[in-house]
Amino acid sequence: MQELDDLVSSLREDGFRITPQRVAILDYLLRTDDHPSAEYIHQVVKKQYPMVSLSTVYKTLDLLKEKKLVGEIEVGGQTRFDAHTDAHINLVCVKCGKIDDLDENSLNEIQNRAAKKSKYLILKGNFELFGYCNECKSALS
Amino acid sequence: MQELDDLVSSLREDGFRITPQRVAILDYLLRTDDHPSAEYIHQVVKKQYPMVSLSTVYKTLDLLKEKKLVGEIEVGGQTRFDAHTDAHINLVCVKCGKIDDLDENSLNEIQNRAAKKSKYLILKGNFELFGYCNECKSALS
DNA sequence: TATTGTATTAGGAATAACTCCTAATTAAGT
DNA sequence: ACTTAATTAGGAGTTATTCCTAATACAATA
Repeated sequence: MQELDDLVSSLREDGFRITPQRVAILDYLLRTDDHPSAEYIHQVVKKQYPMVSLSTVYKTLDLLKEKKLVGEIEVGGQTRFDAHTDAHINLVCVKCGKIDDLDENSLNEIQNRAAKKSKYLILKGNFELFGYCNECKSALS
Repeated sequence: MQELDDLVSSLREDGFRITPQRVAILDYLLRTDDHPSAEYIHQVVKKQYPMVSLSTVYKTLDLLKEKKLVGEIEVGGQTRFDAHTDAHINLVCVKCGKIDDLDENSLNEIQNRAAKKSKYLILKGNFELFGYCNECKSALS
């Protein structure tokens, strides 16, 4: 996993300490296509480091967000995270809670156009579509 | 305000009781360009009906969401509401918390394309851009 | 490799937004 | 006016997240 090493090095160069907790969280996020909540990440990382605390997960996620190594999306009163940081569409299944990513080239263009029109200084964009995923759609009464 | 009357009639026809609380909340949402939180709507409506409870505000918002008369967007752990129900971009100022709307024709097209590609049955889309609004941008150190 | 300063952590208490519960109220059909 | 079922007020409960503090451990330095 070259990418993990690179990111860890970059964190170290920025003066952050490299702790097993931080590495485990980042590693998990890099390896999964899922969009886990902090709570779920906590469950996963605890298998490897049983003593890790939920508050450390939250603090690490804050750090990774600030460094733009992970993105976040708020769904149903919960924040979900992923390491897919390019502009993309999040497809949220309102039944099973799954989130799929979908690339869409026109998003950057839209973002630039919006920045110009609105005079906002844009930091990031989130694009969500809510509905039923293919499986849940089939299971509809 | 023709629109309010129409919407109220349509609610009545659907068998819902028309209460002053419901009318006041819908009226406020129709009149404002703002994206108020439930708490803020509560403050506003309380000026007219001091006894109105926050839980009624939440329940009414649920009803209006279900009837697709208002949209919602989750921001900073809070849900914000508006009566602008066509697909549009929400520009969220990360400093002052203001939300501006921006129309963007290509969103429906993107939504359709995404539905086809992903096989999701799409119910609604949310498009958010986060950054500094023009005023807060100027005030940056 | 031992020492040391300080960033980081674990654990839990505190907070904030929202949901749930129930007795009292009230819209609206008769 | 009367009736009755939907709705409300108010508060208690829940959940996700943030905050706090003493203990720990990373990593710079000798």
